[in-house]
Amino acid sequence: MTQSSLPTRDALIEAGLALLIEGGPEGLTLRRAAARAGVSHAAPAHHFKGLPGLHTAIASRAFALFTEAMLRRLATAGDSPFARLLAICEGYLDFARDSAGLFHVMFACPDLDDQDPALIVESARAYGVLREGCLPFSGGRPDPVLEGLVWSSVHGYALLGPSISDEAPFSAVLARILPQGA
Amino acid sequence: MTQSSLPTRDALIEAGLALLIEGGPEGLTLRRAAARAGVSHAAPAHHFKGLPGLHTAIASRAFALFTEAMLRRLATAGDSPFARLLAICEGYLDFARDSAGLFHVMFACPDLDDQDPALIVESARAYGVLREGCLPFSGGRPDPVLEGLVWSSVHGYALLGPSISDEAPFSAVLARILPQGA
DNA sequence: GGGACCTCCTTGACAGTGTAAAGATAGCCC
DNA sequence: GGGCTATCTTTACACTGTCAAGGAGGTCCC
Repeated sequence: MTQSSLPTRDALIEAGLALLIEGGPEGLTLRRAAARAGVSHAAPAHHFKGLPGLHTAIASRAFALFTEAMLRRLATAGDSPFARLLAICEGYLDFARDSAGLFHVMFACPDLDDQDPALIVESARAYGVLREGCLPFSGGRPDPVLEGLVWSSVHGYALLGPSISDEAPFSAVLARILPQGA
Repeated sequence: MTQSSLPTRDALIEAGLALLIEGGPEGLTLRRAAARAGVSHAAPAHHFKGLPGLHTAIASRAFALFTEAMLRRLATAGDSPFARLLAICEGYLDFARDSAGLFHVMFACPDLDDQDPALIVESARAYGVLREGCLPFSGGRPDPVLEGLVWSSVHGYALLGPSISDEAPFSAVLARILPQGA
């Protein structure tokens, strides 16, 4: 089935997202994405700089979905700063678990163009959600070390989680960093 | 240049390691490893279950090198528990930075066989170094949550480090988790 | 001794991949 | 209409992982 009638460029990105969601990191191929978008296998070359370019464009869209996942959890969170930051992190972990293919392209793809403006914007937006969640713990002023700690922890946990989540649920890990009462 | 005269299986692993070190995650190929080991392109099939099998065997060896990197730092560390754990983490970060290709296969390769006995042993050994470094902070008794936190943090930091290390060096991050005086 | 068997490896073939070059088609501007 | 560009197709190529068939060399068993 071909994509409805998006401009080809968007259709290719959408097809790539679908392939990653359905088939994991290995599911995405230039030619498969092209076929799914209903164009020839060489069409992507005109819209992206090769496979790395497609990866980058997909990562950019994926970061937007990633941000959504965090905000979705945040919307139903309690009022305390701890509950809010925990919700953000759980959105983070939701995404890493449920969209492993996208997560892989975003963070483990060796050929991303990290100079790409759209990618920079979208990843900064995602980071911004986490930053805001951290603010209440440093009196409203940004605290890079705290942000780095939380960001590193949740990111590392997303990758290691499956093997340690029984003995160390993330809420317990986060509680070790931050005061829960606040 | 072909490998000296190791058994073919080891020669293939060694060749794979070299390719990853020289060419990063993309540098390793079944056929290239075979050529470098001085055997035909199909020889690996007899020693490993396809490319995933070679990946797994390489990851196993890489975990051993990884453990070494941590122990090397630990050997020249100070006596305090904090200095020792920090040294271990810096060995961790050394390896992630200097052997990005190996690190990628170990942690970001989607096709590893995580049931492989050798891989299980070697990765557990690496985890053990970190565990031991954490022990003094929980009165000599294992504390899974603390271990999970430290492990997650350093692992996440290894991936994000390049973009945050200016404002948040890892020593500062670790200091936020653990008492420095001890 | 001879035959069966096994391990290790090679050769050859195949479908699938990313990429590049060349050309077709259409729209637009002057 | 003439030139021009953007978009896409076709064709081709080198490279990848995997599979099937087979061969050399040793071992074991009778």
